[in-house]
Amino acid sequence: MNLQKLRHFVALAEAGTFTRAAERIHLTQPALSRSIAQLEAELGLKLIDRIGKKNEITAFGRAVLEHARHVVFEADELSRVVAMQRGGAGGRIRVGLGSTPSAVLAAPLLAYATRQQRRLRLTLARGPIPQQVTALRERRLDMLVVESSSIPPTSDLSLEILPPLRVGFLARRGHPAARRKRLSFSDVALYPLASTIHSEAQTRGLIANYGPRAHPDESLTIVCEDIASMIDCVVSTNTVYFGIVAPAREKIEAKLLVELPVRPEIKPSLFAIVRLPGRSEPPALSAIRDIVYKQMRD
Amino acid sequence: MNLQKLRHFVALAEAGTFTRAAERIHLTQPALSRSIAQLEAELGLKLIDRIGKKNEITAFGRAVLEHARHVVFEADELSRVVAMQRGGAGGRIRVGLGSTPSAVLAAPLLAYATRQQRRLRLTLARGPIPQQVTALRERRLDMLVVESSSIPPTSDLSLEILPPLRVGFLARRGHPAARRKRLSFSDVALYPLASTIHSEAQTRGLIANYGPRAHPDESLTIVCEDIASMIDCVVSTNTVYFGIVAPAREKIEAKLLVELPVRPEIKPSLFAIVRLPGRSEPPALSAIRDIVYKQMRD
DNA sequence: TAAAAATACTCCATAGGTATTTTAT
DNA sequence: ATAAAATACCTATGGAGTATTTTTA
Repeated sequence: MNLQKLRHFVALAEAGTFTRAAERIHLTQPALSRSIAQLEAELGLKLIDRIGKKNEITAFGRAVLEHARHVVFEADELSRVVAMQRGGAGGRIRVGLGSTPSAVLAAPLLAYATRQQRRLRLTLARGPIPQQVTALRERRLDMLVVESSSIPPTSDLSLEILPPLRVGFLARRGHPAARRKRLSFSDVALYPLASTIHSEAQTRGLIANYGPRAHPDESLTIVCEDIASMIDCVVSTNTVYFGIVAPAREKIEAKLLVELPVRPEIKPSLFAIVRLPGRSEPPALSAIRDIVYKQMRD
Repeated sequence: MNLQKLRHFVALAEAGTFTRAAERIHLTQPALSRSIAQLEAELGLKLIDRIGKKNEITAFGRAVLEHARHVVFEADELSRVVAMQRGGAGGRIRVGLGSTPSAVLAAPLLAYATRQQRRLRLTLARGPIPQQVTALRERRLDMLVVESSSIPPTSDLSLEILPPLRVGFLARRGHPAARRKRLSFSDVALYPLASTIHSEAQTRGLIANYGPRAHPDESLTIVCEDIASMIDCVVSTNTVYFGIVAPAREKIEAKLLVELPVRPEIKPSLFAIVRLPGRSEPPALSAIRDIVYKQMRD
């Protein structure tokens, strides 16, 4: 008994005659005849009564048919899922996000998953990077998008470094601080400062650049996960945004926001897609990667 | 993709290593290796990541595994049902019963079906024989048990004639009519007469034997479907039972009932299992037949 | 170095095709 | 006489075995 023979039997039951069924499933009549005969031999009972030219399914045949349909259905389901996953749609993927990536990616990723109409099941995880790395190692996550500096370089993790993202200060067009050609941190610190939560590495970089007064706990007036909202706020108030400029790309192009020439400049941030090495990619990852690259560029 | 390969993959996922899985499913390791490699090639994606000595199922593999289990389960279900039906247990059978067969068989058949614990689904049909024959022809019934004379002999029906059943008059031990060595119909007609509904053929036979006074509409005091109850009644009263003696076999052997020597004797009744010719037997029919033969004998 | 998986090769059973015969209308 | 199914015969392929090599812990 195999899938083929069950399919043959289902086709025969639906077509009524061997000849027509054989046509439909692109088989010759003798081949189908033998296939059914073999199935009957294997199962030990007649499936079809050959009454002259008419075929009539037996009581036993009906019972077998019912179950054969189930088997064939499940096999077709499998094929469907395989096709979908091979096409990149569908599947299940669990993504861990660092603070900034979460601010940039969460909304577009969720929007994408929603557009996939339940075929794709997406889990987004937030939290301390070490915990996320542990989750990745324990296969509770499939991939992370985090600052590459937060991953210990000695580790057994594969990093796919994303293009560097510029970091800067943004203010509304016509902001008082925007008049000057060169600013220091103290100059912008006169205004409310908005940013996402910072990692320790980021905090250290900030202090190295601008001194202890730049420590986020001291300097930030607004700390928000949702960069889009924060940028909206910056557009309509004197608040200055500090962070990667990528999420504000559109508003800068629309001249609603300008970058403040604060010196010294902050080095660009490097983010990475982190995965366990050697593991083959979940099919859904290619679509996820597209979104990551599209969102995380200047 | 076929059932074998899906089974192989399920086994591999459960065993963890190729070598162990191969052992469990009685296959050599190279055979399993190739089988999985072929499955991966057919599906177009890796199912297992070979990380050194460790194997790790991929995200895609997990999706496939879930569905593969469904397919295998349904295939096993099919095998289970086939085995059951081949063993005669289980299945569905629809039986039409004539009046007397119904009186004799309904209870034992239902009891048998009940003992089979929902594996066997039994439908019993009653009603006019021509309607039952129509139902049989239209495949709404699988078999009938009826008086053979009620089936037109010219028909395209196959009759399996059952052993003839003696027809007679029964009374309780010590019944006043039981003292005489020979009785006429008028002698027993002095007492309440109990019988099942009679077919036209039976009625004609009755009148031919004993005259117009024997017409059931006139002569019968008790007409009842339930022969067992009727016989109970005959044991404890002066009522005389008229009909096939088979259902009273035990009570006759226990000397609770005696047969009255009414002359002329009624010819034995012939019953038959009626089926459409050329159709193979529903597996459950063998058990049904056993019960029919066991109940319908003197 | 040992254990696990992959590869090379050989063999046979199975499934499919074509040509033909049998059977029932 | 015709149409449907079964049978005979041939071929190609898939799947299994044994022997061996490759890989990694």
